[in-house]
Amino acid sequence: MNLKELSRHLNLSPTTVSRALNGYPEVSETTRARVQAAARAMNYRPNARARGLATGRTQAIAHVIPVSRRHQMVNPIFGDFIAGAGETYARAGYDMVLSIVDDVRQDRVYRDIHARGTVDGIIVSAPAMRDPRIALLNGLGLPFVVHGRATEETAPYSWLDTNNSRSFRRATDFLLDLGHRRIALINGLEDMDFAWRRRRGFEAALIARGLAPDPRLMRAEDMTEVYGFRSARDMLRQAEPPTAFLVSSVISAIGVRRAIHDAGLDMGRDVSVITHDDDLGAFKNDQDVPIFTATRSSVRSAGERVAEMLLQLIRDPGCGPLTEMMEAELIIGASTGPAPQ
Amino acid sequence: MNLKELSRHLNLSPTTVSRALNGYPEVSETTRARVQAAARAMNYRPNARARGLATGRTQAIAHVIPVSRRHQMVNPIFGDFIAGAGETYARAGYDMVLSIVDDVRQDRVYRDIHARGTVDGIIVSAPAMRDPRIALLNGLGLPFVVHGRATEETAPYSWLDTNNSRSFRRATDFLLDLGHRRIALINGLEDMDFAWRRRRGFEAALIARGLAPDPRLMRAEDMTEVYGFRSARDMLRQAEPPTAFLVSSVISAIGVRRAIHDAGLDMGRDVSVITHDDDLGAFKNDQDVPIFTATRSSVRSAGERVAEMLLQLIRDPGCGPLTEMMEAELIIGASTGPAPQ
DNA sequence: GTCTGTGTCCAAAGCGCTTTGGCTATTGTG
DNA sequence: CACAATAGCCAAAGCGCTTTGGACACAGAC
Repeated sequence: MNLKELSRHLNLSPTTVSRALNGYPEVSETTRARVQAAARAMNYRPNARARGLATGRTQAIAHVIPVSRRHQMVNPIFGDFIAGAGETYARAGYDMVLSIVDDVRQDRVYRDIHARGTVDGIIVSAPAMRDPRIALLNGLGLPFVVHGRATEETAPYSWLDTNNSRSFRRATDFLLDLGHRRIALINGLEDMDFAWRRRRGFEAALIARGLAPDPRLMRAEDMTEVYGFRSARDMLRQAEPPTAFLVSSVISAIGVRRAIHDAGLDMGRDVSVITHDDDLGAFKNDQDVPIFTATRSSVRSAGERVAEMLLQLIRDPGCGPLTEMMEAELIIGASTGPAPQ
Repeated sequence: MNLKELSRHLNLSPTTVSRALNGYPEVSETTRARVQAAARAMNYRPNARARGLATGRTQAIAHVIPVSRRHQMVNPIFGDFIAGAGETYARAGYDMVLSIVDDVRQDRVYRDIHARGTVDGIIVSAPAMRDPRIALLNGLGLPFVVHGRATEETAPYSWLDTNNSRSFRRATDFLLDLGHRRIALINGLEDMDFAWRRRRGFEAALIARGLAPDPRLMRAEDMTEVYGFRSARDMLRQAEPPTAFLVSSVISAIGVRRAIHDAGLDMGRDVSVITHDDDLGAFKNDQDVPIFTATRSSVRSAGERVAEMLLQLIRDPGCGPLTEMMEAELIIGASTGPAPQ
């Protein structure tokens, strides 16, 4: 069922039918009602490609999601992030097109997306500290919003980020207040901007108390469970083991907890753990007393917000770079306690 | 840069340029080379919408991924599944368009996708036992492949599935051989076909040894960590607690492990655990001695295969319903041992 | 009675591509 | 040498929609 058939069936011109359905005023309310009824009855839906060609808009958003070259892995937080964004798109009548891509060919993918004109805007995920994508997209003139920031990028761009340095500084302060002095950082890959900021917050808190960050207590890798496990296991075997861990993801924190148990220790008493908690649907940390003390910031609602920002940017391209900072909550759970003597 | 501009720049007609780029024989090899060089130099890429309109093909595949109404959660295995499929699409020059959708409006989404003509084919995820989507899609005549099966659907359709009943039967037999008699099943939602098959395999193994499945030892919910935790915690408090758990997902198995530890018990000695392992990138269970004894089947390669099947179906619509069964491996890890006396 | 407005509708162009159906040289064949 | 075949190119139609620029009828105003 296409427009021509529908209009023939109604004894109207395609023009009138199109205007009736798209809410233009040049059509009487009685015929509009007639057209709408027929469209519904015949299950008519305008062809997306044709409409896109005619209007220049595609009603679609691209998400380019990088896959770790080391682990061939898509970060599990993307599921929740995508869910939040996808829901927003669905409400607004937009499609979401996904490109899974290893970092190597990134810029080609962005150029392609632009040249082929498949979408009206792009969400950029997991920015690095110096991220060439931002300059590239600014140059292409395609609306985009970055989830996170790229510290070394000076040109203006739209972003939404959580205050990673502040939350990790607070978490570190919390551990310091409990008397911990040997605190380990199990971080994400530090070419990622968020991971770098977290380290900065961590180090700043230590330095403010006259403590020197100890490289033997800092790791930065893809945030898998085994990564958390191995890092904690190895550190707990050191001559001067840490009494607390600050972890960048619940998933790695689970590995840390396993290492603590395997070492015959008790999490929350012998060893404290604070993790960042993206509030993933599959890993809710929100029981009466949460398992983990955590800096919590829902990545799902980040997805929603970032999508809303992009849609706004598309509707009104002049509305300038939009920026938004989310603060993480510090949630006290069962995984922290005073430093053992 | 569009075709007209490019052809003007080359002093050729759009026709010739199009044919040159698309490999038609009616153009001399020298001009073809000239055209290709210019296209590359000017970074020309045919507009996807226009090409789609002209050819009737969109070079895009839809994935409709359901979100749990209970937990507002996207199953974390989708990340890996999507990664596998996405990689295959990328290689074949296809886009992937994602719809996140709660089960209620499912059929409307499929109808929309078809009517708006945004894609050449659809992947159906997480089929229920009686799943109306299959009849619907068969009716619409849009190529599709189901990841999983719908037991009660009799019409032919293309699917790829893992042998869930067999693998859970084997896992149960393995526990029975170790002397376990009170085995708990921590399953996924049993309106999902795969969960139902797993239960069948589990029960068949018990019955074959003259044991009756005990409803107090069987749960079926969204496979979160806390679900695994709570189920195991409650069961271990029962008068006759289970000595072994069979779990449908590594994520819930992590919760089960936590409950075992919290109860002061030792996993692998006091209580055994076998989990299904989708081989998720973030939860690799493949160390020297895997943490969990598991039925392993990579959901990432399932994504790859299912995408390949759909592309084949699109290339050659006559190639009939394609079906493929993957067998899960039974991996022996540290989480199982003989039943305590 | 003419003129201007206004409310309703429509014909046709155009979005950027592919594809059908020529057209013109050039080559091969008897 | 005439004719057919072929190689190489192009004009134009068409995919399904939106949108520009009227057309027409009827109303009210002078």
